Parts: sequence; C-alpha cells; structure tokens
Amino acid sequence: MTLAYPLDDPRAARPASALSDAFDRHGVRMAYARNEEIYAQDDAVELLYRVVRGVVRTSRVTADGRRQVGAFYYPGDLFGLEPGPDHRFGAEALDDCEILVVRRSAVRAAAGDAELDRAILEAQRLEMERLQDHVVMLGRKSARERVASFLMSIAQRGGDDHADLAMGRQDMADYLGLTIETVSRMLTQLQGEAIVAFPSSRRFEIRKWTALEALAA
Amino acid sequence: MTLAYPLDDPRAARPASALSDAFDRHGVRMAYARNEEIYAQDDAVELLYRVVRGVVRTSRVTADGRRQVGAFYYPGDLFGLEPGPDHRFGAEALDDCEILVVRRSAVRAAAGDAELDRAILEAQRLEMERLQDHVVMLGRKSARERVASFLMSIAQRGGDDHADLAMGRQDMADYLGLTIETVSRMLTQLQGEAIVAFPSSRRFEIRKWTALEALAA
DNA sequence: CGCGCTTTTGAGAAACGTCAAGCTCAGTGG
DNA sequence: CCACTGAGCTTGACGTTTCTCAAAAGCGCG
Repeated sequence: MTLAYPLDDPRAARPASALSDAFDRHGVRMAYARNEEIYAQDDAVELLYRVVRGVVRTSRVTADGRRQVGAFYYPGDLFGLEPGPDHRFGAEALDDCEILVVRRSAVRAAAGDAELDRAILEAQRLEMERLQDHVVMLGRKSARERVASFLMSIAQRGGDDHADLAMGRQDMADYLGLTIETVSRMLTQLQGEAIVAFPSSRRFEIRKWTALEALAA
Repeated sequence: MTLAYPLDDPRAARPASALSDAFDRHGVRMAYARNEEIYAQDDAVELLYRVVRGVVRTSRVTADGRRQVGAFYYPGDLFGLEPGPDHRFGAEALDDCEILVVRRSAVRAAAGDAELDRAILEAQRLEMERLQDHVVMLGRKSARERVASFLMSIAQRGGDDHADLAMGRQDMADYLGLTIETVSRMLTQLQGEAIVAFPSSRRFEIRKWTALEALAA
C-alpha cells in the first residue's frame, strides 16, 4: 500500500463530527490497490478504518483453503472494529481504495467524546445485525433467495433502480456460501423471469421489486 | 414464568464481581419452564439476563416458518445483549431455567464501574466471535463438519470426555442450518466410525479427539 | 486480432432434504 | 408387572438442490 497524502491535505473532506475529527487529527489516509491486503487474518487489532473511496471486503480462509467473505464496506463505512485482540477476518481492497486509518489508542484518548463513542457503538451495532442476518441467510435460505437478498441489499444502498456490483461473482459466492456457478445460474434465472436485468455483468436493474422482495424476505 | 425468589435470598450465590453485584442489587431471579419464552423476537431490548441454572436458546423464525437458532447459553453466560433497539432473536428456556434479570438502565446507572463495563464488553466480544464462527460454519462447512464442530464445542465446555446435550435434535438442526434427519444421519455416521459414542441420545463421549478435531476445523 | 480473465452453460455426481415408516424409551394407567 | 402411549430419534427410499468438472462464450486490453 502507499500513503496517499497527509490528512491536512485539502482534498480530505471534513464533515463536522467527532468521528471525522478524530480521523482528521490522528488519522492517515492510505491508498490500496485492487486485491491488496489492508490487514491480515490474525493480525492484532490496533487500528480503526474508514472507507473514503472504493470498496473493501473482509474474508476468512480456513486451513484447507475454503473462503468465507464476511462483509463488504463502502465509502463512509467504518471497519476493523473486531472485539477480540486479533482479526478473525482479513480485509482486502476490492478495487483501488482510499482508506482513513487511526490508531485505536488515539480514538480511546479522544474518549469521553459522546458523539465519537456513539459513532463507534453504532458501527458495532450495524456489524452485529449484519452478522445476525448473515447467519439466518446462510442457515435457512436457498441459493435463489440468497442471491435475491444480495441484489436487494446492493440496490437499497444505491437508492435508485440501477446499481453497480463492486465485486465479481467469486466474491458474491464466497459471501453467500455458494459456488460461483450457482450464483451465475441464479442470476441467469432471475433475468429469465425478468425480475432483474443485467446490461453488463457488473451492472443491474431491478424490474420487479415485489418479486425480488418476496424472495429476499 | 414465575418469580422464583428475591435476590437477597441466601440461595443466590455471590461471586464478588461488579457484574454479580449489579445483578444482586438490581436483579430479579426468574424461573422459566421448558420451552417457555423469555423474551420474544421484536421485543424491545430493555433487560440483561444471566443464566443461573438450565440452558437458554435464542432463535429467529422467518415469516414462512423457517427457524434459525442463534445460540445456546449455559449457566454463567450473559445474554440478551443485542445492540439494536429490539431483539432480532427471541429467547426460550431449553429446559427448566433460573435466570437473573436486570434492567439495562440499572446497569447503566452503575456505569463507570470498570469491572462491570468489562464484563459486558467481554460478553459482547464473545457474542460477536460466536456469530463470526457461526457464519463460517454455515457458509463453508459440510453437514458432517457442522455436526462434528457442534459436538466439539459442547465437549470443550464440559471439560471431561463425557458430555450431555441439553438440546434435542431439532434444536441442533436449526442451529446448524440442517434438517433433523441429516443431523441424525451424521451422528450415526460418526458413531459408525467410532469417533464418538452415544450411550443415550442426549449423552456422548468422544473416542477419537484428533479425528473429530480434524473434522471440526 | 489474439490473449487472459471472468462469466456462463452443460452434464453428471454428490450432498442434502422430503416423506414415510419404524424404533426406543420413559411415563402411565390397567 | 406389563402393555399402551406419545414424543423424540433413526432409517430407508427417493427427489431436489447444489456442487464439480469441463468447455464455451463474453469482454477488456495490448
């Protein structure tokens, strides 16, 4: 990775919040290339990260090479907030990324700041709810439903009806607990039913919201 | 549920810790019968619970009736620590239970107490790590491996080589994202290979630790 | 245009679920 | 003391879903 530029650089946008403030005063802006590792599985948890640009994925690889993707993080998202002494999932840049990084100790030094605490707790809350939903999805949903849920969650983030997938099929598969072929087949199936349309393999549009919602539930 | 007896009852053991102290001063000891609901899915998060006796399971039921068990909690465990405004999983007594209950506000009032905070954070840490492991298991392990992992985790809790299952096959299945038949078949299979032995359907002994560990990894 | 990389498609195999029946065992009442 | 019962567990046969392996098709890029 390379250090992009120091934080007092004017390019660093500064929304007025305690969290942004902590990132601005104590943070460093880093740039990571596509597929570059941000931190490794089993690294010590020392830093707190915020996505500025690009998308980050966390993943865990078992001894025999199976991979489970934990989450995808988008601009504005905090990540690296694992509660234990070391990371159980590694983090990698999905595409070229800029990431703000602060030492946890610096954050702790700024403690007592209620707004900052709230932002971190809120990130932890989101993280835990995401994990809970992920468990239910992996435990009880079919491949078709998993893919539908995934498209739904991406589309909701975008807001509008066209959305871009930041990740390839393999990352989707490893997030959904499926194989790349099954993901592809389910996408083809949903297209065949005119529930979604893929103008290109990374871009889609939802055509039948209610049908997709019913599947994603 | 029924109120068992007030907390100043001499039967209430009192390990000298801030957490126990908070439970003792502000808590109420409740008794729940087998399969009784402790809190419902979508209830507001207001209380903090600690298992005194018995085993508790948390579970989530989807609109169409599929059930995912989130976790099992044993004596000494804290539960009900969900970060959002309401419970995304309900909690039920697996067998006859005694549970200590405190209002979250009472806990918060006792804040500043470092040891208490630590105990709650520790419980949250465990919860999150459990969720992470659960995701990897459901996303990437086979039925055989899931069952092996499950037996392993139960056995580790017990310490010694004989262990009791507090839950029936259906609860195991709903925790592991499998059907009751598949769980049963995997148990039969592991017995056939002399990796475990079941003197009764709720009691087992691990015969080949290394084999089971290899599967559980 | 050719090359690597990703995605899609196909055919067959394996894993897991479904449905139905049989078994075990503790509890119960004759 | 023993048959009866009901709940939970196991087993079997079969169906469906998902995976595996292999090949073809699309797509960006030099």
